[in-house]
Amino acid sequence: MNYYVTTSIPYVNGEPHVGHALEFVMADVLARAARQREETTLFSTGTDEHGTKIAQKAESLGLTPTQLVGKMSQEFRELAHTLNISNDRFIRTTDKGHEQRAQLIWKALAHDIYKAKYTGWYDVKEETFVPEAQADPERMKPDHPQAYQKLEEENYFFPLSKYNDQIKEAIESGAFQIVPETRRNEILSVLREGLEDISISRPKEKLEWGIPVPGDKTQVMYVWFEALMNYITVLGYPEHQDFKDYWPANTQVIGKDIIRFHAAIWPAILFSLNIPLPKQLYVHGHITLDGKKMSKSIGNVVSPKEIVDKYGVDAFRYYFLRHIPSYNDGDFSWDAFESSYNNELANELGNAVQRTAVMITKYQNGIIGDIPPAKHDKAPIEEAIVQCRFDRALDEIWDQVRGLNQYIDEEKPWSIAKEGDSDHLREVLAYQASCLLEIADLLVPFLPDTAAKIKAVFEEGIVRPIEGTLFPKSDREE
RNA sequence: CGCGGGAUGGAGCAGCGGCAGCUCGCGUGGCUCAUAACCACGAGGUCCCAGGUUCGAGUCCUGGUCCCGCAACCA
Repeated sequence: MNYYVTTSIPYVNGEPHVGHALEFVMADVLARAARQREETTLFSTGTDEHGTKIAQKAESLGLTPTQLVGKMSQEFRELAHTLNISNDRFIRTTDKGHEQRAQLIWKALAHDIYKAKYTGWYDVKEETFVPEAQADPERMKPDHPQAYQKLEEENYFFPLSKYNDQIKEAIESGAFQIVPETRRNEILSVLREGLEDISISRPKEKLEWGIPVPGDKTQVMYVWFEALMNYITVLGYPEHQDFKDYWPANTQVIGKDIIRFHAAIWPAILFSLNIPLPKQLYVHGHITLDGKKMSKSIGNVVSPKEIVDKYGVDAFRYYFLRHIPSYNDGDFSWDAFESSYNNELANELGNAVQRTAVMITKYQNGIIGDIPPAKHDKAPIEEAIVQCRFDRALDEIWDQVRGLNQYIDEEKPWSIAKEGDSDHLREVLAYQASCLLEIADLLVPFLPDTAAKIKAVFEEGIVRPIEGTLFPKSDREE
């Protein structure tokens, strides 16, 4: 069985933030879980690097676009590394391979692409067309100081409307699964109203920083149209074996802001190419900081690296996977983060490992003996992962952690030790070790380092204490 | 205007027809193996409002009120 999972590719006009990190981590859980199930797994991410905004930003910084995207792309690569993301590929839309294959795809779509005039309000300062609905009516008046210009451009168009019903049917039948349900309803309602054809190119004179339209030197491809193709260009569409092995993707992970692109435009492209739709589209929510929308002007941005540097990568993964609701928006605050770190990671899990290891060392010279096999029901956790309910999965795992602490309290191994019932003591302690090994196994996709550390302590049948402790709490203040 | 989602103890959430539940926080007690950790118990809710269906409604229906999201480029 092959398993292919993707993240959306971040647009490199800004620094990586916790939202990008969330998506990376979620997709990573899916990839690691698939590998744990022993499926042949491919996990791809990357960066989206063309378009007006990039060109403008580069200019404002006195860089060439190539210099800018090289630098920014590297930052996202580093973010993935910082978060212990197990991606197999990292595609850049400025990769030669992507550019060439995007042109191949354009040609394969030629049977659907048509040329038409696009008329709209053009904002000279921003160098962009303003959609009718968002346009400021005041600025439509010719005597306004920043008046829009009524401009007409000839562009290529892609007939989304033609595929409207096919897409709707794929979603309704479940062939193309969208989770959570609320996002599925959202897109179905858009489809019920009907999609409009989209412009998929820009005149080169206005925008040089893009992939040239094959056979037309005057036009470059609209960024989004070309960026979506990364999911198959990275596999070497159309001829490479990877494409044959891994497409359709099992799960594509995206944020709620770009659902239309992935649940409307992307499926339409795939239908036009006559290749299957991904099986599942998982749409996560957005993160607020201290209840407020992330914003540079408010100055409340928190960099993922800052959190990881302070608390470690698994603490980061833990908070974002469990405390940002998988099917909803969520909030990050240092208070909530620290509270979950101290209570759940340090006190409940870390301490359970510690007390068990210490008891075995103290009472039995570190010898565990035969460890009975684990016996908890994993099915709810596996099901939660398939449904991308990472928060639920961790809730379930933490039920086991709590269960273990309760067990220890009921059995009171320290009393058994005093009574000198060594058989019973060995049994109880071995069971504790067994529970921890089982928990470690369940944690593999979520907290890979922690899982490995716990396994290292108990799996040899002899306690091998870790240096220091899991999730240390001391010296934490500021 | 339209479409979608939501309103449940101090905070964050689950429950979607059958005795109101979880985590955090708060209070009390227990334990001492452990990272001043762990365990138990308790206080705290007219489940947004008003009607209706039903033997029975946070849970279904109708009508309100208030929030939030989406409507071509912010994960």
